[in-house]
Amino acid sequence: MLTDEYRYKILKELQLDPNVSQRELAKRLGISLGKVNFCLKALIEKGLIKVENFRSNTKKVGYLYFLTPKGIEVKVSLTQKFLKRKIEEYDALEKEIERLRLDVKKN
Amino acid sequence: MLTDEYRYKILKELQLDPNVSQRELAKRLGISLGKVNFCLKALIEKGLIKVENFRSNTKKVGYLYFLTPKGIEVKVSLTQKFLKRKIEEYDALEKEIERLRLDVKKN
DNA sequence: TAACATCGTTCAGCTGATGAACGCTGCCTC
DNA sequence: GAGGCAGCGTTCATCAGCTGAACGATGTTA
Repeated sequence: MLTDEYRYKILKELQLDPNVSQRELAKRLGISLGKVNFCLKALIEKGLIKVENFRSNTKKVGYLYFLTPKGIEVKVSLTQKFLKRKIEEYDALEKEIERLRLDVKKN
Repeated sequence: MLTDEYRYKILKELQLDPNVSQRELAKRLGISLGKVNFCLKALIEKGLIKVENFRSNTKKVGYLYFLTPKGIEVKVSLTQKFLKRKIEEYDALEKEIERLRLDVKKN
């Protein structure tokens, strides 16, 4: 359930904005609240994320999900992995579009 | 169930090789036999694919799934759509990796 | 004829995603 | 205070859709 894809996306989003609710995160990633909750727990258990209860000026209560050093490290490697994968897909598509243009010519 | 992604992939595969069993197609696309069957039926019903019973030299029976003109047309538009999407993903990843390198520098 | 291979088709079973509902906490307004 | 409200994480009954074993049909082989 916690795939590399969402491991990456969640780490990326939290790095950008540690102060984000699970609901908001779900909306941004286009997945359900339940899934976000599950994935966050898994990331926490693996030590990639740390949660802190946080209240500014003794006002509103809030949660902070920030990446641990290990989390940052994993995110770097995931990003490189993703970049490589996307470049491969892109190259494949270049060839595909070339082939397609031939087909279009034929028709 | 029949998403653009598999509409595209199936049309692509059949254009390359119309003489392919549903089992083989499932293996190539990494999906189940049942899903291939469902998707093929949908593509046939929409007039993108035509099936022909085919026997060479009165020997082995076989099926041919070939694209109709409409199928070819749809496949062209799907490929362009996909290329555009992948290029966007690629651009986004370029920016992402740039940002990542900054982060790495910081650590 | 019988055994076998391979085809498309079916559907009971399973996996995993969903989001309404819940308890909790802090902030108002009276 | 008390009561209402807003927003948080958490839970889990429900559901969508994917899976592949099993089946009938057909052609091939021994």
